Amino acid sequence: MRGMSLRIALLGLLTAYGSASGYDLAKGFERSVAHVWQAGHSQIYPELAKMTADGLVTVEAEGARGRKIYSITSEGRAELRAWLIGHDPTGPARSEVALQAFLLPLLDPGEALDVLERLKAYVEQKLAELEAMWAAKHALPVPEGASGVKFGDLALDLGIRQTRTTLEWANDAMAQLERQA
Amino acid sequence: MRGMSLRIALLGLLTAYGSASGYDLAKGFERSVAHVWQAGHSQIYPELAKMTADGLVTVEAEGARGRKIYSITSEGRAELRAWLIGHDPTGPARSEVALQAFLLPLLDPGEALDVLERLKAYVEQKLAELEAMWAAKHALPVPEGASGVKFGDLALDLGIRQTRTTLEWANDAMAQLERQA
DNA sequence: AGGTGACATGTAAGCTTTGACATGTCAATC
DNA sequence: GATTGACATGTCAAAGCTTACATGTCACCT
Repeated sequence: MRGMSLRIALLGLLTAYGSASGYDLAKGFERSVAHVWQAGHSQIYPELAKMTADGLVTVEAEGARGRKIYSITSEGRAELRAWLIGHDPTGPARSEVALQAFLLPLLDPGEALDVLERLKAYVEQKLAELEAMWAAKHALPVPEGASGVKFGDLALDLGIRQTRTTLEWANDAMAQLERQA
Repeated sequence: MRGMSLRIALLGLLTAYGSASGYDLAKGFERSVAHVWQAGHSQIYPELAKMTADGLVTVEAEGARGRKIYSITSEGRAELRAWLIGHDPTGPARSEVALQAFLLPLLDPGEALDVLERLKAYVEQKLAELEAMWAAKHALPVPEGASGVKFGDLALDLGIRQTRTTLEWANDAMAQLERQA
């Protein structure tokens, strides 16, 4: 039960979409799950083939331009449910930003400030993107019959909060360095 | 210039330690960089060999039990500096916790609450660990001549803040779900 | 003298991930 | 009629990473 995450993400998106092609899923990955999990089409297409072989998804129909439309099977739904309910969270977070932060005291304060400045700019941009995503999602009225919490909202909220936290950290770190210099 | 991060982390630790064996670095990884970057000894030993070949580190001496003591070269220092100053941050954050959060609305509120409960317990434990690390580091008085900011402090602070943010998010998410149920 | 456990280094198989290559369809514009 | 660009699917090689295997030293305890 290791390295299931790509499968799970795909099953989740498929559930949300009802049915979709590999291409759709790849685009969906970029749009909605990107801040949570990344995968290119070169990973997605083979994985969908394996998942088909394992009976988690099926090719429901084939459209124009060789388009294959997948949908989730009941087995797939069971797998997804089991993972969500039974998976122990492991906190890896291999983060380049955090690594940079870790090593920052190796530079002299002036240089460290420059690095933090760039990092801050990056984080600000990312925050703007996430907030735009949130705004776009909530601009439309809630469709009838939908539950209160939209799919992916919790994760987007988490992403926004963490990005804000990083920004605050960068500001405080800069202030601390300036006091020293 | 991709996938340098392991190298950089090793060069950083070596700078901090002055000199160290692969074994020391592996232990140091567990203790101090783990929340920022992970690597087992089976990755560290071969990488040190490659770095030696590339002239970034040298085997300064060989001690008991086949122990090899590495130190950083001026080339290594240059590489580390260049990365820190010139590296554009890329925000991957492939996070299983965030993925779980993303998919949570697929469960019904009761089940989702259970998942959040476990997640919260995990995050609380992690927070306690990080805070214990901070306390341990700052219990000792600052050694003479040292700069104000200790090595790794900024990253630890960032980690603590982000873990706290995740905890707050979990609490709010749970409250929101309870209101619905 | 023997056992345990921390110290210490490595290799190998297998999986995931990335980036580049490769191919072809269809719609719209020039 | 030709070109461009989004649509659409795939493969492959190389790099990264994890897990397990494999070996040996040294200190301490019994």
